[in-house]
Amino acid sequence: MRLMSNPLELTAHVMYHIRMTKSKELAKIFLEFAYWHQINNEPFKPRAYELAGEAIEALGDEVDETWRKGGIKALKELPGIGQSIAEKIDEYFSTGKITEYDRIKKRFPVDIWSLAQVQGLGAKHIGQLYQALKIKNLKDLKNAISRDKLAGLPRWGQKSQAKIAKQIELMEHESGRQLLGYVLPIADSLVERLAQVPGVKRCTYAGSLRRKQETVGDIDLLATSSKPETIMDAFTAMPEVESVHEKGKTRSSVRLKNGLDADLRVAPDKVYGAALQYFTGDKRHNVLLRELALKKGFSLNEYGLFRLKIKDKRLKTKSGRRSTVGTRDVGRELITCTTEEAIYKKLGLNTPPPEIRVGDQEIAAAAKHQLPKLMPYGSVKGDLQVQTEWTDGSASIEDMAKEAKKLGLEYLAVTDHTQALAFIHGLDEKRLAEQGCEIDRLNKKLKDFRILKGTECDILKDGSLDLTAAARQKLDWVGISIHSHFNLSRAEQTKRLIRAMSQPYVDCLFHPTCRLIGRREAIDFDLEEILTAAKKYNIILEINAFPDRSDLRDLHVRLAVQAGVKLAINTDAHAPEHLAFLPLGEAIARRGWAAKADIINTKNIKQLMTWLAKKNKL
DNA sequence: GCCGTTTTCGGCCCGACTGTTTTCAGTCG
Repeated sequence: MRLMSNPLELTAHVMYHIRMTKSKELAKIFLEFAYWHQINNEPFKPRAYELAGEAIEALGDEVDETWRKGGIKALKELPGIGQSIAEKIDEYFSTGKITEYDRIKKRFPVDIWSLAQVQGLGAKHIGQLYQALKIKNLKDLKNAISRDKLAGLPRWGQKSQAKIAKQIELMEHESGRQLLGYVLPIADSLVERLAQVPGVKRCTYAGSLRRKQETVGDIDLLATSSKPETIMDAFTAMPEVESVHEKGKTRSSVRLKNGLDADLRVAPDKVYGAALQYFTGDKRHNVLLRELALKKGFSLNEYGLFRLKIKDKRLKTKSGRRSTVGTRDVGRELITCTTEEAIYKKLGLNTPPPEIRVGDQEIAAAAKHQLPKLMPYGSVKGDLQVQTEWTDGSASIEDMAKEAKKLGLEYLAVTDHTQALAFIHGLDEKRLAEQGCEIDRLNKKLKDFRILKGTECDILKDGSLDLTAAARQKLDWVGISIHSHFNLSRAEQTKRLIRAMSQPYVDCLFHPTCRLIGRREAIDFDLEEILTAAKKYNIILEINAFPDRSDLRDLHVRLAVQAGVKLAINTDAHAPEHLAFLPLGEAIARRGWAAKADIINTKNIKQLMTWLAKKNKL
């Protein structure tokens, strides 16, 4: 293992593994069904199974619960799930298998899932490779490549074989998603330089970066230019580029030296809005939007919104595929393409902020003009979790405060660890009191800035706390968090947390799920019960902005907001430069549909202290 | 196989790039 000083780098190259739950397994099965039907040239079924698979993956444990409560009938209420798929889910949960899946596996004993992970290898090729060469899995595939077997197949040549070989190699070394906080600065730097290329009018990042997902799979860049070839040449020649996957006039794709792919799309400046909407995605959002457009007599693509004058019946080829030949500009009238807002408006929608474009409920909300008023970036006024050199931070209280002030913050809570974390010299009550004196001294010295006396008090195994109530009472801000016994059962962990939250003089539960992206699973607890307890005991839940924590995550935030639980956005900074992570936390809050009023540290210091005083009197 | 602000039947998102062809199939986003 490489040793690195920057914790960002430590996790940036690690795959983000998601726990394989029952519903994940089910989603995988349906995606295999989709491939199977595609291999058999079945129209429409692949799409249906794909949608069902995606829906199940998005719903997670909810599928299991829905089935438990209402069986097949309830399952059919879920999006993308009808009679046939509901029956298969029912069979899977009842018996642990799906007869039709087993039957297919007998006829076509191919590990479709793992082969489909190879970029460039789709359903048709997987079917062809089994028919011609009996390739069942990655091992067979590598074997066939090493014996030069692929190159001779119909429509395969040396280049296609080499491409697949390279993809397998890349896949085995490393790939996967990287942390938003790590990728954003790289994307910013690419954008900055591309914007300088002659002919370029506008340049920005789109895709999952613009949607501010916690991890991103690639960097999607969009530029408008009068000289597409020039910017493509500049892009593919950038020093970060390791190899070029493809290069065209409107789209080029490269692999960067850090292992990430970057795509650049170039469009004429006048269609910037349409292109930005299109390339921001996500895929589900765009598909739903285009379907909606079609229903209203429009067609939507990256060049704009068009009114269909005549029914756009497309030519069918032998295989049933739609041909794009001769359809452009035929029977279509351009309506608008200059701004995203104009496109949404023509479709009867308000414009959803990129962060919530996930193809969930935002389109329905936009249609009803009920989009949430998301917390604006920059509205957090103080950071309520920061470690210093008193424990495992690297800087003095003063340096942290100065940096916070420089970033425009009004206050900062010093929250060093408590004694249970002996290996980093967690503070006992005596040292905590000494630290309080130091903070008093600094507060006298600093103008227009307030340092709060706080703690990150350890939650012990039984849910008791690592500081006495008397010690907690003396502090301005008490955060509690778990740093041990991550593997307790759901029931035990829930009980432990609720006991901790029910103690007097507790303000905030820090990094509630304790997950570390790519390194540690979230602890198991009943979120509903925790939200109920937070409401009951008036406990704030933290959105930890540290890139590999991102904890709570967007879905949790959304549930907390719905439950009326207050949130705080903190960086968990261990060094001055970590304070800059704050916008990453704001992004999570926005993805969770949080408004300014949901976030406690959007209050100024006076409002915050008043609020806390009132809370702790209750 | 799913779905309904045209529909319980007849629709189902769209275009670029590559490699292999010589007009297109496959894949991807």
